[in-house]
Amino acid sequence: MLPTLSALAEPNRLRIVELLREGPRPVGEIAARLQLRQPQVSKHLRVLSEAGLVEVHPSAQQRIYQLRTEPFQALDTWLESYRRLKEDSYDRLEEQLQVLQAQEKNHGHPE
Amino acid sequence: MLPTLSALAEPNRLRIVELLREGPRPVGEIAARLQLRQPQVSKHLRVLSEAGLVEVHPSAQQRIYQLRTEPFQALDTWLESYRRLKEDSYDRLEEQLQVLQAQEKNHGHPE
DNA sequence: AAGGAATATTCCTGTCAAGGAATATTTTTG
DNA sequence: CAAAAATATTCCTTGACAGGAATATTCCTT
Repeated sequence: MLPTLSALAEPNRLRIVELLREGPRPVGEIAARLQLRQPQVSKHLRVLSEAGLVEVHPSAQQRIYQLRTEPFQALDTWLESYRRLKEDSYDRLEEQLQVLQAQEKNHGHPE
Repeated sequence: MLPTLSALAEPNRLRIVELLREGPRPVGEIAARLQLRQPQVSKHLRVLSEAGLVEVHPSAQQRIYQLRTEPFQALDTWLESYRRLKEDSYDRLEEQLQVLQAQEKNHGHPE
């Protein structure tokens, strides 16, 4: 999960990903659309590629970059664990407070 | 989206979030469980708090940190746009190649 | 083979953020 | 009120990383 999050946690990289949501694009077009210099776009695409977020399809001299789906599915799966939070978060807070009170009286008295 | 991603894109912060998934926890316990020094934990919690990922509930001298649900829901919503990718990504690649071929012959001949 | 188009790589520099250590702050308890 | 517990803040140093500029690489065309 960390590699995915790290790759996305950079402003221009996130912009690139959101642009690629529209469909595959060659480097030059990404640079033009986002007002970025070509070398920086290549560098960002390298990072995204190493994180598995995009894949390349060479076509003549251009390289067409495309989003991969797996990392996003993985993110989605990861989020599962957090969907439950909504319901019982306040219950847990009180429950936790009880536990803490209990432990307080148990200092140095294991079991 | 960026603030959330940035906050999560740090190893120890991600660990803290995953720990808090179990329920609200005071700073000291987080530090103990994750083998981190208390000041660093406080700093990370500050970042998480400013990103809206956690909220604090003071209880005596301790401060109990709890995950907030909204950022995760927002992430979920954001992911929506990427769920569609699966289906037609290869269609789009070919479609895109056509477009590119077309544009190539149109250099300097708008519409 | 030469030139050009599209992209990648390298080197350099500046910035930012995380960790360490020490200290400040807040709240409880005796 | 003093001391202790729990947490927050400050200052410092160091490493990573993004952008700029220049250059290398790859592939097509003629």
